[in-house]
Amino acid sequence: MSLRFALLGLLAVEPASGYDLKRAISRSTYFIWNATGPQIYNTLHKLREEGCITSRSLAQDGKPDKQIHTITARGRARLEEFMSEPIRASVTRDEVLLRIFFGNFASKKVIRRELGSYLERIRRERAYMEATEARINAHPGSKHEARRFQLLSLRIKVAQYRAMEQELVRFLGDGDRETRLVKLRRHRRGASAKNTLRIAGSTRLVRNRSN
Amino acid sequence: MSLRFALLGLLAVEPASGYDLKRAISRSTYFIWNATGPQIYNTLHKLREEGCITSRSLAQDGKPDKQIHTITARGRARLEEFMSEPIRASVTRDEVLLRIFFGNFASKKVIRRELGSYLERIRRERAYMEATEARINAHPGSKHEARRFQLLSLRIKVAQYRAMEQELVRFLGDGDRETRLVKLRRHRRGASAKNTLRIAGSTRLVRNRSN
DNA sequence: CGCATATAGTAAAGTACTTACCTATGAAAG
DNA sequence: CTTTCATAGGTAAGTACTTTACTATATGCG
Repeated sequence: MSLRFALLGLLAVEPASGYDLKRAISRSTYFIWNATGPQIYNTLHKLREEGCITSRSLAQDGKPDKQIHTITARGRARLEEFMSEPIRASVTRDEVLLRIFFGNFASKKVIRRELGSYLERIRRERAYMEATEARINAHPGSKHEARRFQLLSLRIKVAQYRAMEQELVRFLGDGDRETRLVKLRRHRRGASAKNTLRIAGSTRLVRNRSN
Repeated sequence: MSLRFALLGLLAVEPASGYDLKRAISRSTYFIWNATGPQIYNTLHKLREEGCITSRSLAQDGKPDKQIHTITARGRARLEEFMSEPIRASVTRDEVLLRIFFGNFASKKVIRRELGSYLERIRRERAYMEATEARINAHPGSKHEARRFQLLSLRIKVAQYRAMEQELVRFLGDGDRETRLVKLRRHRRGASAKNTLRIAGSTRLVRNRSN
């Protein structure tokens, strides 16, 4: 549903082709909303049918023709309408957390390897995003409202990555060369009990919630 | 795709009906992977066709019959196979961040109101999750591997919420009674420049990335 | 008594997303 | 000098997921 609005938001800045939008997304909103080519083209077709954008063909030499899409007044209205709606409970669908949640179904070796390489990946990603943030901040003239919000979303994502990294490092017991943290060895009190996770049982991991 | 594995993961603990699974998900994995009724039933049908689960009817008195689904050896193999695959670049699809990214298309009042109420929501959610975590930790006998991983995913989500809260509080200028943080007022050097965000232009927010 | 809620689902329709493929150009690699 | 890669611009088909609505029975609430 929201890809519509990501596209409208980008088109509200300037007209673009489907391909331009694809690149724009992989450059600017990739950490928020990713979309593949077909999805973008499909959504553009729908937006056109709904009268939110208009399209005109532009012949190019050496390249295929492209369709330039321009946002209409109706499209702008839809965008503002979307932005004024209350924020829905975000659809939680996190494959990484799912893998962790069911981590006991993989061998210890495999899960350490997978979480380790995931940690490396988000560390690189975060470093890159932080460099971007620094670059934008060092760059004066960023007083545009648009940029302020873009920076905020970037900062939030960075903070979330950092939080995840900390938890992963703690879990993996700092088997890494970069952080050199003090290894926490907690004395485990070796108690035993019979309360395990029961799917529909009494020891709930979290509360019962309607819907 | 991963709902299959969430269901298999839950069924690997104990057999359950579709309804049980729905409740289990809204109790235990709701912060990771949510699913609606029809989706669960559909996926169960597919899993049965694939031979990953078997189902038998169980008559109950006072209630409708239910179908108890049990994971098969094949299902367990599929689950372990899934768990051994490399973690894919997680599909980023965050409506909240999208709303923030395009925040300039809403009025200041609206965005402050929406972010404020979102902040309240995740604060409550986090408090609840932390209470759950404390309850589980206070509860010895949690030496089960399964529970360790469940706790880890819970902790990661909590840490991510906390990170987001901090950024939101900072952005909203601490108009809240709970945290009483020192208001950071940064002296802005009032420079001007003409480099704005151009969608396909040279001042990229982030790098160009394949795919 | 009537209504809400919990139980245990099915049906149908639509939206969102993925995988695989196609055409064509131009530049670099061998 | 031709195969391969990267860029440009897209389509077709299929899978995954959501929404809405519907069918039943039983239990508790006021």
